[in-house]
Amino acid sequence: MPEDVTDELLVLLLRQLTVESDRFAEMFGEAHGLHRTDLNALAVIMDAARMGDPMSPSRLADALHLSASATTSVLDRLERAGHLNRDRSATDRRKVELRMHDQARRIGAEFFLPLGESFSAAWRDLGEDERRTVARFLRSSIAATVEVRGRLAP
Amino acid sequence: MPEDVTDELLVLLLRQLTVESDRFAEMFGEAHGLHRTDLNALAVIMDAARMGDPMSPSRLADALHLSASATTSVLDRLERAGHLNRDRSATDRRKVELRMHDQARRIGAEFFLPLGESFSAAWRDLGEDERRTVARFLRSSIAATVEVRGRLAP
DNA sequence: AACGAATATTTCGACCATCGAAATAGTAAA
DNA sequence: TTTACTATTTCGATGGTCGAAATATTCGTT
Repeated sequence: MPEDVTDELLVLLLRQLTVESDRFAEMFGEAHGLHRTDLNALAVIMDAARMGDPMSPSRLADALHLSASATTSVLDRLERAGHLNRDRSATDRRKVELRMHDQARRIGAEFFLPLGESFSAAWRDLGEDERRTVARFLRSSIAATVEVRGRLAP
Repeated sequence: MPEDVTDELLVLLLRQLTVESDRFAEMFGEAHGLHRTDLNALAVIMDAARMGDPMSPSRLADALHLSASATTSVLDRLERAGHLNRDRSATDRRKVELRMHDQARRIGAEFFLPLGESFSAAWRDLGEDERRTVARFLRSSIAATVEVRGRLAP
């Protein structure tokens, strides 16, 4: 008799997944002397760098939902630890461009590569149709979360 | 031509989902004057109460990865806000049993019900086989996360 | 050019969540 | 009853975050 997958079960599994990935990030940060906020900041800065436009402190503050002053603290910590440097923009000297050091990139890789490999192994036996189903599930769940949040916001 | 769902896409979608649900929890907590930790504590206490065995501060500390003293602070906040009370156990008076007030239960419902309904609507058009596929995906992803964390731990 | 408004970032002072160590209260075992 | 152990709280310190003010730079208008 095949398993009956209720909505409640899916919600439970989603919650477990977020709890576990939260815990992973927590442990990783602890191992590298980085707070949750610092990890998030590194991720955002790294993503932006990959896109080719370097982050500025204020855009980072927006992305992290942090005040400007708290963002300065985050950047102080990361700079002091040697993970990035601040360059004033050549075109607009009010702005600061954030550049990651290779060391931080290595840390990011050390964070994501093992997780990515583990995921790939876990998903190895998913067929193409199944992957499309999962993608549809994830996208609709993201949209549902955004929608509920929008209702909360006034 | 059907979409090609790569591992990278799935990782990206997972990350977006955790970011969005994080943000939802953040906004909800803000609206109710509760920190992230308080929300997590309420969820743990509520889950335990549903199972029939009331939480104690030390088990809560374990569940939240918080020091004993920080847990005391959390409980002080929640008690001061009228969300729970502390009863010393009748059998072992060193222990404290945490009981939620209906008010907190209402807040929990206010948190989870709209999200649950939104999810149900989003998943309405998933067939039984597809739901089983999704459940398999989620379970294997959880296991993969736990596995990577385990490698980091020792 | 030059002045005032606007923008980007940092500094400052305060608040409070969290921590580790010590204190308090209770139980168990000898 | 004395000693060791467990559960929780209190205390002092650290540090992340905030809002407001300070600093530096650019833009728009005249």
